[in-house]
Amino acid sequence: MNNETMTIGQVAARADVHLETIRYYQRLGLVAEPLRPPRGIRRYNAETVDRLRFIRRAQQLGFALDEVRSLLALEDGQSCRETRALAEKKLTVIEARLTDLRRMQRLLKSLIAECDSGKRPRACPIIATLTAD
Amino acid sequence: MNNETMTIGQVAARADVHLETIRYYQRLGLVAEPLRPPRGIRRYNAETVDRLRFIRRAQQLGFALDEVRSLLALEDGQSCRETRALAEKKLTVIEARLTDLRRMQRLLKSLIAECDSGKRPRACPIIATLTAD
DNA sequence: GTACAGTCTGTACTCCACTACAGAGCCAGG
DNA sequence: CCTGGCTCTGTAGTGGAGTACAGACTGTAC
Repeated sequence: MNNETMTIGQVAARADVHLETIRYYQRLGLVAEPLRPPRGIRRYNAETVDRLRFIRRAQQLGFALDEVRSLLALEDGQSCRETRALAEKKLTVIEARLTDLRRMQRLLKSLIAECDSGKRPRACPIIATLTAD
Repeated sequence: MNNETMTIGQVAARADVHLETIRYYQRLGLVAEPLRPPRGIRRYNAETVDRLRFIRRAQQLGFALDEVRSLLALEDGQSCRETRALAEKKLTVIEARLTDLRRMQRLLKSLIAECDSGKRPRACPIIATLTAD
């Protein structure tokens, strides 16, 4: 099941993405489209599956397909300098997100504790805290 | 500029959201629509601005408007029991997201370090690592 | 050697989160 | 009191990310 042996349907099943989504990504240039043998069907290899899984994961982390494209360029790219810069930019975004999420986490925890102690005053201060620039 | 004194345009400017977006959120019930005085225009208070800022932040963290709605319900909620349950659910979601983001962070950091060490073998191990279930 | 499941190409539709008007009404400044 | 910039209501359009489907072709299993 390795060297250019899978059909698109098999790839879809293995990567657990919709078949049409693969074609969509091909149109966007996120996934390569193997050559179609004259009057035949295209065959795919395991790397395609990996790539699809990567895309899904990156998306779950909040990256748009456009950003995923540049993340994939890290793998495909030649220039280490560019790659590094890109990675650093993404890292900054991720760290900001982490900070926000941690604050949210703290807040929810204290809200729950407050509930448990039975002395919840009125409303949780969630908005006030999160809106503080 | 406080007690029900701002017009929708002023709110939009202060919260730095598009005016039409506010109306959109009103339609979705994320933001309350103050009563319109007979043949007059609606007036808003500072809480609306906070609420809008909160929504934006939550969105940046990857919450869909639907989820934001339930986060806001924490603020609005009456029943401590319900609020607690909701808070706990959100906490779980947030912690899962934190885990994912931390992994991405680790990954990008090591990628950057690898770049810096100048001994980047060929391609960065990002795909390999991220696809490993 | 044919039936039928899967592929190919292309177009169209869906859902979400806005964003843009049109055409009316309101209202503060001059 | 009138003008110009808001606001209001309603409807339509945009962009991102898919998803569906029609109609033709392929290919393997019987």
